[in-house]
Amino acid sequence: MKNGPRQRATIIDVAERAGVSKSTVARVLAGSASISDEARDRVLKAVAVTGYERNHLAVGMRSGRSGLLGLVIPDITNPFWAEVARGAQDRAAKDDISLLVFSSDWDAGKEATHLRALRRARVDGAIINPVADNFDDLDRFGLPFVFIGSSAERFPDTLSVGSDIAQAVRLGMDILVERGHPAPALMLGPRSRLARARFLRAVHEHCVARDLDPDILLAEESDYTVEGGRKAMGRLLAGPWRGSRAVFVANDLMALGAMIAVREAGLRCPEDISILGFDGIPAGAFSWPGLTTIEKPGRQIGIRAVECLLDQISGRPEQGRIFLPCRLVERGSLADVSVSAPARAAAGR
Amino acid sequence: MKNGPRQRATIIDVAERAGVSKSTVARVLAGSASISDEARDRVLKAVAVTGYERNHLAVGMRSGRSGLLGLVIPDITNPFWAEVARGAQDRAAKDDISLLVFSSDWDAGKEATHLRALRRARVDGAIINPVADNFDDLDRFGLPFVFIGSSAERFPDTLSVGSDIAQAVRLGMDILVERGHPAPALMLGPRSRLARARFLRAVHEHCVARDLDPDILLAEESDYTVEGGRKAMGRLLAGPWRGSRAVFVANDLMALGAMIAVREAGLRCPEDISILGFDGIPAGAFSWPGLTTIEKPGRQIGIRAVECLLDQISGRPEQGRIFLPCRLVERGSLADVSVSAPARAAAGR
DNA sequence: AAAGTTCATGGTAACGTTCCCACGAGCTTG
DNA sequence: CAAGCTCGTGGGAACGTTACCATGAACTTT
Repeated sequence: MKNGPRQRATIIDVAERAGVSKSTVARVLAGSASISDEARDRVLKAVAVTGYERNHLAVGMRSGRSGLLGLVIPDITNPFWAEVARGAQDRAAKDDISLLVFSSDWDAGKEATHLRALRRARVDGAIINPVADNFDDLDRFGLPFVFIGSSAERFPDTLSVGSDIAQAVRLGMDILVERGHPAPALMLGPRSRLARARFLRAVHEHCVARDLDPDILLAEESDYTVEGGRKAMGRLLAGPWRGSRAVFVANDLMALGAMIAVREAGLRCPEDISILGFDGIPAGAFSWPGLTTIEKPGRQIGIRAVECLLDQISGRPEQGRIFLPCRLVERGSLADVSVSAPARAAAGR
Repeated sequence: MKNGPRQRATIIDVAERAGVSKSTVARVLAGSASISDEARDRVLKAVAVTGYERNHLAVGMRSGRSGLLGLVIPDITNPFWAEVARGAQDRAAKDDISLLVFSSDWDAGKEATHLRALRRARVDGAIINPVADNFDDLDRFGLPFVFIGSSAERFPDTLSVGSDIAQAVRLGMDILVERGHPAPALMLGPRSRLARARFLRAVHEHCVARDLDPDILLAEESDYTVEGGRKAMGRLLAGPWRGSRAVFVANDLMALGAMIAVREAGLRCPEDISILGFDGIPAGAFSWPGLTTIEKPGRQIGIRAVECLLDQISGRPEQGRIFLPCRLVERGSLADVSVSAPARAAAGR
């Protein structure tokens, strides 16, 4: 396999070919003024024939800017994080910046390793979903960074970009009320997770605003997995449950599991039980019925994180913590049992 | 936000602090022999207090090796490609190599842009799912590379890693036969795709091996989307269809669509219609019934691609084209209507 | 004891780029 | 016409690292 000239052309090769000095080539390449038309032509031609491309390693060394950004997420294979990565990629590409992507697997050791790799690569900044609780090297980190995701909550003084869980919960509770489920059951995540506390707090706020006692809401908790959701739903179904039966589930995987449990119990979703998820994973579109859910703005988070980082790097004023709004995506798992439902259905079509 | 010392420590800072020359520091860091214990201690201590970390830009410049690899895939958001990326990441990390990841969106322009970025970053090699038909810069590319995915087929002379479609089809046809569906219908992709031809060829080979006329198999074609699969299944259902009704679908998204069509027709999967998918997307695990499918070895492809690239870079002997085996994942969409089914069911549990 | 060998170390060039300074040619200005 | 300006250009240093060569001390060999 021939791969063209073994050695890449340097600015000196270009200069020799064009019969000028490397300073002149550098000036042409930088687009600066004070270049004779003849010299510019010769240089451009020489660039074309040699196939010269700027060596970013050298540029980075000279300028102190590598043109690289680091992204450390739990798992690129997780669709939410993949969306974040995609947003970050696209935004970075606009500024001719490339992304170094790592998966930490929620493992503090791997995280540390990847962070070290980023520092060695002299990335200009890093976007991180922090896993280590302490992250004690935070000050000594020596790199501009932005935190993303709910675990960023633990570090209130750092720049961060995440989804607006409070707004998401409001959105969910409002649609539940509108569809005739004023007091849905809750399926929460494990107590250890910060996102759970946020979710719960937002539900409480909604309740007091609507003059409702939050403690009357049924609540189950599980571990954010399909299997966990299935079991939690089983428990809910086994207990007493009055009124319109709806569940607001704190993540889509559990919601999918809940749907399975409903089916296993010989019931139907949404006719017997309504389910509202939270996340927006693609699989929710293919379940039966399709999962109605609140979608986190993954891509937007990636985009804003890069912008925030770029601002920080170039010394522009930074906003502290950014919470991006979530979006309701209606599919088929939420029944409308409100009194106005028939009227609305008629008017709607 | 304080970020520690504004300027990162260099090898010279370490040398001064340790009271030795930078050559000595370099030797200690490289782990070479011929260092007095005292000097080594002093250097190591100085490294610790200064927080020195090797500048990979400088190393890359000096050594001609950046320690970076490029990965250009159609879309990191696509679960298959995310798996590939993950495999590549993990394998690269073992050799202390970082991955630059780009999404080309099946767009030749973006691909070219990303490839340019890779060359400028002086990555040591690139893993590419080629989109451009011509890729005429292939020789002039000036970078070790490995192609991945089925589109690599268009370039028979280059190193590539992909899934073994022939083996996958054999696997699928065999399980279909075993379950009592000797002549399944086929749902293929669009004619333009190379993967389609491969799929079809493998089916034909299976047929001649089993003394079956391939032309008696019903066949529909569609566009690899859920909606396309739904429509294609509708057409299949509308036409004449004798015997045990099973469909071997060339990708999971279409299979999921087919499942929807079955339900819409008032039929049940797998009792009335069996569906076998191909891809292994996560959403298949959450459909109802779960999608039985052939899973492509995404992660393995990523791993092998990196290994292949590393071999090429360090001049080790390379194997030309690598096809990795696929795996059957049994869920609930494939009914067993063979005569031995009751017996097997009894024996099995 | 002279010569050779090993060991620990320091000095320096080079990688490719950009930025600053200097220099000469052709101007304009008084 | 001398002094000052602008313009186009070239030279060189610096960024941080590693590989090579040189040097002197301590030790071994004949």
